[in-house]
Amino acid sequence: MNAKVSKSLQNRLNQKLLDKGLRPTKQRSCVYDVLLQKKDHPTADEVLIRVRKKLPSISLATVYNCLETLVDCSLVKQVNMDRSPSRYCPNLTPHAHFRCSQSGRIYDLNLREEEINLLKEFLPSGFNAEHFDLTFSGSATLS
Amino acid sequence: MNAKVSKSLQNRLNQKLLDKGLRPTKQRSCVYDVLLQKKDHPTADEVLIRVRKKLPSISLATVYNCLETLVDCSLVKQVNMDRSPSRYCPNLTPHAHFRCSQSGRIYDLNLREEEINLLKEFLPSGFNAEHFDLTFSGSATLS
DNA sequence: GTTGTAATTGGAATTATTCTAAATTGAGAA
DNA sequence: TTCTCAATTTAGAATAATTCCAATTACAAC
Ligand SMILES: [Mn+2]
Ligand SMILES: [Mn+2]
Ligand SMILES: [Zn+2]
Ligand SMILES: [Zn+2]
Repeated sequence: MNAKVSKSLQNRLNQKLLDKGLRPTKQRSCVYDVLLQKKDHPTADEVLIRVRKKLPSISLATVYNCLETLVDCSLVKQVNMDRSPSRYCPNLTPHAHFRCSQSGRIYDLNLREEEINLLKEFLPSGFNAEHFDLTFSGSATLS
Repeated sequence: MNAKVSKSLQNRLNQKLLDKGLRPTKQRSCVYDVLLQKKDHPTADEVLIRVRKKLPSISLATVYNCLETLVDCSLVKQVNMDRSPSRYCPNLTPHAHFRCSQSGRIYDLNLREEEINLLKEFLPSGFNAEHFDLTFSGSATLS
Protein backbone atom coordinates (compact mmCIF):
# COMPACT_ATOMS: atom_id res chain seq x y z
CA MET A 1 0.00 0.00 0.00
CA ASN A 2 1.71 3.17 -1.15
CA ALA A 3 1.13 6.59 0.31
CA LYS A 4 -1.06 7.79 -2.53
CA VAL A 5 -3.57 4.96 -2.26
CA SER A 6 -3.54 5.17 1.49
CA LYS A 7 -4.18 8.90 1.31
CA SER A 8 -7.21 8.52 -0.91
CA LEU A 9 -8.61 5.80 1.32
CA GLN A 10 -8.10 8.06 4.31
CA ASN A 11 -10.16 10.65 2.46
CA ARG A 12 -12.83 8.04 2.03
CA LEU A 13 -12.78 7.44 5.78
CA ASN A 14 -13.17 11.12 6.53
CA GLN A 15 -16.09 11.34 4.13
CA LYS A 16 -17.86 8.36 5.66
CA LEU A 17 -17.36 9.71 9.15
CA LEU A 18 -18.68 13.09 8.08
CA ASP A 19 -21.73 11.41 6.53
CA LYS A 20 -22.52 9.82 9.85
CA GLY A 21 -21.85 12.93 11.92
CA LEU A 22 -18.79 11.32 13.46
CA ARG A 23 -15.50 13.07 14.01
CA PRO A 24 -12.31 12.23 12.16
CA THR A 25 -9.83 11.51 14.94
CA LYS A 26 -6.21 10.50 14.81
CA GLN A 27 -7.12 7.25 16.56
CA ARG A 28 -9.62 6.29 13.88
CA SER A 29 -7.29 7.31 11.12
CA CYS A 30 -4.40 5.39 12.60
CA VAL A 31 -6.37 2.21 13.19
CA TYR A 32 -7.58 2.32 9.61
CA ASP A 33 -4.08 2.97 8.36
CA VAL A 34 -2.74 -0.02 10.25
CA LEU A 35 -5.33 -2.24 8.59
CA LEU A 36 -4.41 -0.87 5.18
CA GLN A 37 -0.66 -1.20 5.71
CA LYS A 38 -0.66 -4.93 6.36
CA LYS A 39 -3.70 -6.86 5.26
CA ASP A 40 -3.03 -9.91 7.33
CA HIS A 41 -6.32 -9.87 9.21
CA PRO A 42 -4.98 -8.78 12.59
CA THR A 43 -6.93 -9.17 15.81
CA ALA A 44 -7.75 -6.19 18.02
CA ASP A 45 -4.73 -6.99 20.20
CA GLU A 46 -2.46 -6.99 17.18
CA VAL A 47 -3.96 -3.74 15.95
CA LEU A 48 -3.32 -2.25 19.38
CA ILE A 49 0.36 -3.17 19.22
CA ARG A 50 0.78 -1.70 15.75
CA VAL A 51 -1.15 1.48 16.44
CA ARG A 52 0.83 2.15 19.60
CA LYS A 53 3.94 2.65 17.48
CA LYS A 54 2.31 5.85 16.28
CA LEU A 55 -0.01 6.58 19.21
CA PRO A 56 1.67 5.09 22.28
CA SER A 57 -1.12 5.99 24.66
CA ILE A 58 -4.11 4.60 22.75
CA SER A 59 -6.19 2.18 24.78
CA LEU A 60 -7.56 -1.22 23.84
CA ALA A 61 -11.09 0.11 24.38
CA THR A 62 -10.45 2.78 21.78
CA VAL A 63 -9.10 0.24 19.34
CA TYR A 64 -12.32 -1.74 19.75
CA ASN A 65 -14.33 1.47 19.38
CA CYS A 66 -12.47 2.48 16.23
CA LEU A 67 -12.76 -0.97 14.69
CA GLU A 68 -16.49 -0.98 15.37
CA THR A 69 -16.82 2.44 13.79
CA LEU A 70 -14.88 1.32 10.70
CA VAL A 71 -17.13 -1.72 10.39
CA ASP A 72 -20.23 0.48 10.78
CA CYS A 73 -18.89 2.72 8.05
CA SER A 74 -18.49 -0.35 5.81
CA LEU A 75 -14.79 0.30 5.40
CA VAL A 76 -13.67 -2.83 7.18
CA LYS A 77 -15.07 -6.30 7.59
CA GLN A 78 -15.06 -8.21 10.83
CA VAL A 79 -13.91 -11.77 10.19
CA ASN A 80 -14.82 -14.52 12.61
CA MET A 81 -13.45 -18.01 12.45
CA ASP A 82 -14.66 -20.62 14.87
CA ARG A 83 -14.40 -19.13 18.33
CA SER A 84 -11.12 -17.32 17.93
CA PRO A 85 -10.77 -13.55 18.40
CA SER A 86 -12.29 -11.41 15.66
CA ARG A 87 -10.01 -10.30 12.88
CA TYR A 88 -10.32 -7.25 10.70
CA CYS A 89 -10.03 -6.96 6.93
CA PRO A 90 -10.14 -3.84 4.73
CA ASN A 91 -10.78 -5.85 1.56
CA LEU A 92 -14.26 -4.73 0.55
CA THR A 93 -14.59 -6.87 -2.55
CA PRO A 94 -16.61 -10.05 -2.06
CA HIS A 95 -14.20 -12.72 -1.00
CA ALA A 96 -13.81 -15.94 0.89
CA HIS A 97 -11.07 -16.79 3.37
CA PHE A 98 -8.58 -19.57 3.61
CA ARG A 99 -6.85 -20.34 6.86
CA CYS A 100 -3.68 -22.39 6.73
CA SER A 101 -3.78 -24.82 9.65
CA GLN A 102 0.02 -24.99 9.68
CA SER A 103 0.92 -21.34 9.78
CA GLY A 104 -2.33 -19.81 10.93
CA ARG A 105 -2.08 -17.34 8.07
CA ILE A 106 -5.28 -16.14 6.52
CA TYR A 107 -5.58 -15.59 2.79
CA ASP A 108 -8.20 -13.65 0.87
CA LEU A 109 -9.78 -15.56 -1.98
CA ASN A 110 -11.37 -13.01 -4.20
CA LEU A 111 -14.51 -14.26 -5.88
CA ARG A 112 -15.74 -13.34 -9.31
CA GLU A 113 -19.35 -12.37 -9.79
CA GLU A 114 -19.89 -15.64 -11.59
CA GLU A 115 -18.75 -17.52 -8.52
CA ILE A 116 -21.00 -15.54 -6.23
CA ASN A 117 -23.95 -16.34 -8.43
CA LEU A 118 -23.06 -20.01 -8.17
CA LEU A 119 -23.13 -19.71 -4.40
CA LYS A 120 -26.56 -18.13 -4.45
CA GLU A 121 -27.83 -21.07 -6.47
CA PHE A 122 -27.24 -23.24 -3.42
CA LEU A 123 -30.28 -21.56 -1.85
CA PRO A 124 -33.66 -23.26 -2.22
CA SER A 125 -36.54 -20.97 -3.10
CA GLY A 126 -37.82 -19.03 -0.13
CA PHE A 127 -34.32 -18.25 1.05
CA ASN A 128 -33.05 -14.79 0.30
CA ALA A 129 -29.44 -14.22 1.32
CA GLU A 130 -28.13 -10.78 2.13
CA HIS A 131 -24.74 -12.00 3.29
CA PHE A 132 -22.58 -15.03 3.07
CA ASP A 133 -19.52 -16.22 4.88
CA LEU A 134 -17.22 -18.76 3.28
CA THR A 135 -14.11 -20.01 5.00
CA PHE A 136 -11.85 -22.82 3.97
CA SER A 137 -9.15 -24.35 6.09
CA GLY A 138 -6.35 -26.68 5.21
CA SER A 139 -2.79 -26.38 4.07
CA ALA A 140 -1.44 -23.72 1.75
CA THR A 141 1.79 -24.54 -0.03
CA LEU A 142 3.75 -21.59 -1.35
CA SER A 143 2.10 -18.21 -1.89
CA MET B 1 -36.73 -38.72 14.63
CA ASN B 2 -38.52 -41.92 15.51
CA ALA B 3 -37.42 -44.36 18.17
CA LYS B 4 -35.92 -46.85 15.75
CA VAL B 5 -33.58 -44.40 14.09
CA SER B 6 -32.66 -42.86 17.41
CA LYS B 7 -31.86 -46.31 18.78
CA SER B 8 -29.52 -47.18 15.94
CA LEU B 9 -27.77 -43.85 16.26
CA GLN B 10 -27.38 -44.45 19.97
CA ASN B 11 -25.70 -47.72 19.06
CA ARG B 12 -23.39 -45.78 16.84
CA LEU B 13 -22.55 -43.53 19.77
CA ASN B 14 -21.74 -46.48 21.99
CA GLN B 15 -19.53 -47.95 19.29
CA LYS B 16 -17.61 -44.71 18.79
CA LEU B 17 -17.13 -44.28 22.52
CA LEU B 18 -15.91 -47.84 22.80
CA ASP B 19 -13.46 -47.27 19.93
CA LYS B 20 -11.96 -44.37 21.85
CA GLY B 21 -11.89 -46.15 25.19
CA LEU B 22 -14.53 -43.83 26.56
CA ARG B 23 -17.50 -44.90 28.66
CA PRO B 24 -21.07 -44.77 27.51
CA THR B 25 -22.81 -42.72 30.18
CA LYS B 26 -26.41 -41.63 30.50
CA GLN B 27 -25.29 -38.02 30.27
CA ARG B 28 -23.60 -38.58 26.91
CA SER B 29 -26.48 -40.61 25.61
CA CYS B 30 -29.04 -38.06 26.72
CA VAL B 31 -27.17 -35.08 25.28
CA TYR B 32 -26.89 -36.90 21.98
CA ASP B 33 -30.56 -37.84 22.09
CA VAL B 34 -31.55 -34.22 22.68
CA LEU B 35 -29.61 -33.18 19.59
CA LEU B 36 -31.27 -35.91 17.53
CA GLN B 37 -34.78 -35.13 18.78
CA LYS B 38 -34.85 -31.54 17.63
CA LYS B 39 -32.32 -30.51 15.03
CA ASP B 40 -32.61 -26.82 15.57
CA HIS B 41 -28.94 -26.19 16.35
CA PRO B 42 -29.32 -25.53 20.08
CA THR B 43 -26.66 -23.83 22.16
CA ALA B 44 -25.11 -25.51 25.20
CA ASP B 45 -27.54 -23.60 27.42
CA GLU B 46 -30.49 -24.85 25.44
CA VAL B 47 -29.16 -28.39 25.50
CA LEU B 48 -28.83 -28.09 29.28
CA ILE B 49 -32.50 -27.12 29.64
CA ARG B 50 -33.67 -29.99 27.46
CA VAL B 51 -31.44 -32.61 29.02
CA ARG B 52 -32.55 -31.61 32.51
CA LYS B 53 -36.04 -32.84 31.72
CA LYS B 54 -34.57 -36.31 31.76
CA LEU B 55 -31.55 -35.76 34.01
CA PRO B 56 -32.51 -32.92 36.36
CA SER B 57 -29.15 -32.79 38.10
CA ILE B 58 -26.82 -32.63 35.09
CA SER B 59 -24.45 -29.68 35.17
CA LEU B 60 -23.54 -27.21 32.47
CA ALA B 61 -19.92 -28.36 32.66
CA THR B 62 -21.04 -31.89 31.86
CA VAL B 63 -23.12 -30.67 28.94
CA TYR B 64 -20.01 -28.95 27.57
CA ASN B 65 -17.96 -32.08 28.22
CA CYS B 66 -20.48 -34.31 26.47
CA LEU B 67 -20.80 -31.98 23.50
CA GLU B 68 -17.03 -31.90 23.14
CA THR B 69 -16.90 -35.68 23.28
CA LEU B 70 -19.61 -35.98 20.62
CA VAL B 71 -17.71 -33.58 18.40
CA ASP B 72 -14.48 -35.53 18.95
CA CYS B 73 -16.33 -38.70 17.98
CA SER B 74 -17.48 -36.99 14.77
CA LEU B 75 -21.11 -37.51 15.65
CA VAL B 76 -21.94 -33.84 16.03
CA LYS B 77 -20.70 -30.67 14.40
CA GLN B 78 -20.01 -27.48 16.31
CA VAL B 79 -21.50 -24.56 14.40
CA ASN B 80 -20.19 -21.07 14.98
CA MET B 81 -21.76 -17.94 13.58
CA ASP B 82 -20.17 -14.59 14.14
CA ARG B 83 -19.47 -14.31 17.83
CA SER B 84 -22.60 -15.90 19.15
CA PRO B 85 -22.54 -18.99 21.37
CA SER B 86 -21.65 -22.25 19.64
CA ARG B 87 -24.49 -24.36 18.34
CA TYR B 88 -24.54 -28.09 17.81
CA CYS B 89 -25.77 -30.06 14.83
CA PRO B 90 -26.03 -33.84 14.35
CA ASN B 91 -26.34 -33.57 10.57
CA LEU B 92 -23.17 -35.24 9.34
CA THR B 93 -23.77 -34.78 5.63
CA PRO B 94 -21.87 -31.87 4.07
CA HIS B 95 -24.12 -28.87 4.37
CA ALA B 96 -24.22 -25.11 4.59
CA HIS B 97 -26.27 -23.04 7.02
CA PHE B 98 -28.80 -20.30 6.55
CA ARG B 99 -29.68 -18.01 9.42
CA CYS B 100 -32.90 -16.06 9.17
CA SER B 101 -32.24 -12.58 10.52
CA GLN B 102 -35.89 -12.16 11.43
CA SER B 103 -36.51 -15.31 13.41
CA GLY B 104 -32.99 -16.34 14.28
CA ARG B 105 -33.81 -19.82 13.04
CA ILE B 106 -31.02 -21.80 11.45
CA TYR B 107 -31.66 -24.04 8.47
CA ASP B 108 -29.49 -26.79 7.06
CA LEU B 109 -28.81 -26.51 3.35
CA ASN B 110 -27.69 -29.90 2.22
CA LEU B 111 -25.15 -29.75 -0.57
CA ARG B 112 -24.78 -32.21 -3.40
CA GLU B 113 -21.36 -33.52 -4.26
CA GLU B 114 -21.50 -31.49 -7.45
CA GLU B 115 -21.95 -28.33 -5.40
CA ILE B 116 -19.08 -29.18 -3.12
CA ASN B 117 -16.84 -29.66 -6.12
CA LEU B 118 -17.88 -26.24 -7.34
CA LEU B 119 -16.83 -24.77 -4.01
CA LYS B 120 -13.43 -26.41 -4.22
CA GLU B 121 -12.89 -24.82 -7.60
CA PHE B 122 -12.81 -21.47 -5.84
CA LEU B 123 -9.38 -22.42 -4.51
CA PRO B 124 -6.31 -21.30 -6.44
CA SER B 125 -3.63 -23.92 -6.90
CA GLY B 126 -1.51 -24.36 -3.82
CA PHE B 127 -4.53 -24.28 -1.53
CA ASN B 128 -5.71 -27.62 -0.27
CA ALA B 129 -8.91 -27.42 1.77
CA GLU B 130 -9.76 -30.02 4.38
CA HIS B 131 -12.79 -28.17 5.66
CA PHE B 132 -15.14 -25.45 4.64
CA ASP B 133 -17.71 -23.38 6.41
CA LEU B 134 -20.49 -21.72 4.47
CA THR B 135 -23.15 -19.63 6.15
CA PHE B 136 -25.78 -17.46 4.55
CA SER B 137 -27.91 -14.96 6.36
CA GLY B 138 -31.00 -13.12 5.23
CA SER B 139 -34.70 -13.69 5.31
CA ALA B 140 -36.42 -17.03 4.89
CA THR B 141 -40.05 -16.94 3.82
CA LEU B 142 -42.06 -20.05 4.59
CA SER B 143 -40.36 -23.38 5.28
C1' DG C 1 -12.31 32.00 26.02
C1' DT C 2 -16.49 29.36 27.05
C1' DT C 3 -19.56 25.76 26.01
C1' DG C 4 -21.19 21.46 24.54
C1' DT C 5 -20.86 17.19 22.59
C1' DA C 6 -18.20 13.44 20.90
C1' DA C 7 -14.33 10.65 21.73
C1' DT C 8 -10.99 8.52 24.54
C1' DT C 9 -9.53 6.20 28.53
C1' DG C 10 -8.78 2.76 32.49
C1' DG C 11 -10.93 -0.26 34.78
C1' DA C 12 -15.03 -2.90 35.98
C1' DA C 13 -18.53 -5.95 34.15
C1' DT C 14 -20.21 -9.44 31.10
C1' DT C 15 -20.44 -13.85 28.94
C1' DA C 16 -19.19 -18.11 26.81
C1' DT C 17 -16.22 -21.42 27.77
C1' DT C 18 -12.53 -23.98 30.14
C1' DC C 19 -10.24 -25.42 34.20
C1' DT C 20 -9.76 -27.48 38.86
C1' DA C 21 -10.28 -30.33 42.48
C1' DA C 22 -13.40 -33.08 45.00
C1' DA C 23 -17.22 -36.47 44.82
C1' DT C 24 -19.45 -40.12 42.26
C1' DT C 25 -19.90 -43.95 39.21
C1' DG C 26 -19.44 -48.47 37.58
C1' DA C 27 -16.89 -52.24 35.25
C1' DG C 28 -13.87 -55.60 36.29
C1' DA C 29 -10.66 -57.92 39.87
C1' DA C 30 -10.34 -60.40 43.94
C1' DT D 1 -20.19 -59.67 46.82
C1' DT D 2 -17.11 -56.37 47.92
C1' DC D 3 -13.10 -53.76 46.48
C1' DT D 4 -10.52 -50.99 43.40
C1' DC D 5 -9.58 -47.34 40.64
C1' DA D 6 -9.73 -44.74 36.51
C1' DA D 7 -13.14 -42.22 34.09
C1' DT D 8 -16.76 -39.12 34.65
C1' DT D 9 -19.47 -35.73 36.71
C1' DT D 10 -20.00 -31.76 39.34
C1' DA D 11 -19.84 -26.90 41.45
C1' DG D 12 -17.55 -23.26 41.36
C1' DA D 13 -13.37 -20.61 40.15
C1' DA D 14 -10.70 -18.95 36.35
C1' DT D 15 -10.03 -17.24 31.72
C1' DA D 16 -10.39 -14.40 27.75
C1' DA D 17 -12.62 -11.54 24.35
C1' DT D 18 -15.45 -7.98 24.31
C1' DT D 19 -18.54 -4.43 26.09
C1' DC D 20 -19.89 -1.16 29.43
C1' DC D 21 -19.29 2.81 32.50
C1' DA D 22 -18.06 7.00 34.42
C1' DA D 23 -14.59 10.35 34.35
C1' DT D 24 -11.46 13.00 31.58
C1' DT D 25 -9.99 15.07 27.32
C1' DA D 26 -10.36 17.17 22.81
C1' DC D 27 -11.95 20.37 19.83
C1' DA D 28 -15.30 22.78 16.81
C1' DA D 29 -18.72 26.31 17.11
C1' DC D 30 -20.23 30.15 19.26
MN1 LIG E 1 -8.29 -9.70 19.97
MN1 LIG F 1 -24.30 -21.60 25.10
ZN1 LIG G 1 -10.33 -10.86 4.09
ZN1 LIG H 1 -26.46 -27.94 10.56
